[in-house]
Amino acid sequence: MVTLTEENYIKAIYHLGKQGENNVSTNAIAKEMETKASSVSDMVKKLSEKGYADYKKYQGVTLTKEGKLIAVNIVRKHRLWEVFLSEKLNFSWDEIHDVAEQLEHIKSEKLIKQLDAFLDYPSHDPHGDPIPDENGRIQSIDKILLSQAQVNNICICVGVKDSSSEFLKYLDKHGIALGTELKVTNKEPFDNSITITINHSEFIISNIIANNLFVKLA
Amino acid sequence: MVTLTEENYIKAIYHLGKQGENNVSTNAIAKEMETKASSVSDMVKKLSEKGYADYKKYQGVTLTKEGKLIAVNIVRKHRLWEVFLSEKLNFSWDEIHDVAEQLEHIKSEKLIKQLDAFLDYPSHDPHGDPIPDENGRIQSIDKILLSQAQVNNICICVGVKDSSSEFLKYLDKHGIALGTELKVTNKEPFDNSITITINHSEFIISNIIANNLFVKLA
DNA sequence: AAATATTTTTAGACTTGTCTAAAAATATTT
DNA sequence: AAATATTTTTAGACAAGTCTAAAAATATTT
Ligand SMILES: [Mn+2]
Ligand SMILES: [Mn+2]
Ligand SMILES: [Mn+2]
Ligand SMILES: [Mn+2]
Repeated sequence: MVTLTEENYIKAIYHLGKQGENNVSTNAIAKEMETKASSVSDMVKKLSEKGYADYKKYQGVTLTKEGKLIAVNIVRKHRLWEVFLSEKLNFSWDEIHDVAEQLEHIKSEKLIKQLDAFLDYPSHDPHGDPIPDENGRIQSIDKILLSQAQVNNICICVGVKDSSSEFLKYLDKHGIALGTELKVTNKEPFDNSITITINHSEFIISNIIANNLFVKLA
Repeated sequence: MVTLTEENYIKAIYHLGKQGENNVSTNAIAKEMETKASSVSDMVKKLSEKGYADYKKYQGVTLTKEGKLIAVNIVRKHRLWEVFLSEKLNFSWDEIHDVAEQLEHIKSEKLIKQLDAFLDYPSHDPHGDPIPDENGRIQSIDKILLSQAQVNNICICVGVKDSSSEFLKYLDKHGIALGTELKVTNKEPFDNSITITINHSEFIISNIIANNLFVKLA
């Protein structure tokens, strides 16, 4: 049995280690989970004893196959719930994450199976992130950061890297949503800001923004 | 802040005390929650200190106004989720309770408000129990136990008293659901069993069954 | 290579909620 | 009204998860 707390640690390790590829440090987990390094040390030892993680003292931690499966399952639940909140309950994309953080821990195979069907088997969540299937397989589309697009490229917005409420509200304010088409009309070498055109209106976004917006070339 | 455990105790006190009217004993709570009386003593003291319950040693416990509000809110959430599971996710009425036990603890005002709207403001859950409104008001319909109906009464099934999976499956097996019309064709004084007719087919149900099925006279 | 700084672990304490065993209060029989 | 049975509370222990302070290991500077 995996406790709610363990699930959250496993999820953090998964995300910080880029889908569980890389080693994750104690401090990184502590920062992500807003807890103390000492607490992380204890928990990481426990996850290791339970077979969810590989851990050697002072050497950081990775997830085992079993741990990754748990992580992917939580991610699947989290993103399905985000779709539900967005599409069925009219939540805006900056409101869904916090509620999904709670809903992702509900335990019921059937619930998720039926929810998936009810939502018509969505492939991506409202932030453009892929939803793992029942077997944990993740279908990733090829996307680039807007900061990597070239002048005159026409792009379609397909996801966000930062999905904080602040960033999402910024995008809303400027009329940028998933599916929005935009053209790169200038790149300023000095500060790496980018001029984009949406619906014939042109404006400048900073490199920080461009670095957090995923697009695909049209 | 009310913990998940506290919520469950408050809910138990609410139900055992008939919507918080009566005093509830330590042992009754322990039995309901499948825990030990000593644990209940501790918790009840804590609920009392926090202002959710009135409690005097050895005298049992009742909910305060604040406690009742918390209880009613959990019941509201529980029943709305049951409607969701039943109507949108095709759960049968014997499967919904356990999942709703988890979902009732999700904290988000907006979630419940939107869920309520999405379900088109249902007044009763799939077991026939009333759903409290946003202000905690409960609209109860006048229903009687089938055991109290008279011979030749034509009744419509409007709820269950026992909503255990076993009982609900029994009802399914005999074609009894909410809204089912049935006629009482005989009452046997010896064992208080009742003969009923549904769709021109007649069969006998024990007093135990009749005592757990709510009906209204057609 | 030493000295210093940073990261990580350990030791011990605290909180929440649980349990067992024993004591105290209340209820029921005789 | 005593004796007995039942219910309830208390005392002390335990598990999970957290924290602070100090020690140990690793990394970075000089
Ligand atoms: Mn999210
Ligand atoms: Mn998301
Ligand atoms: Mn229920
Ligand atoms: Mn119900």
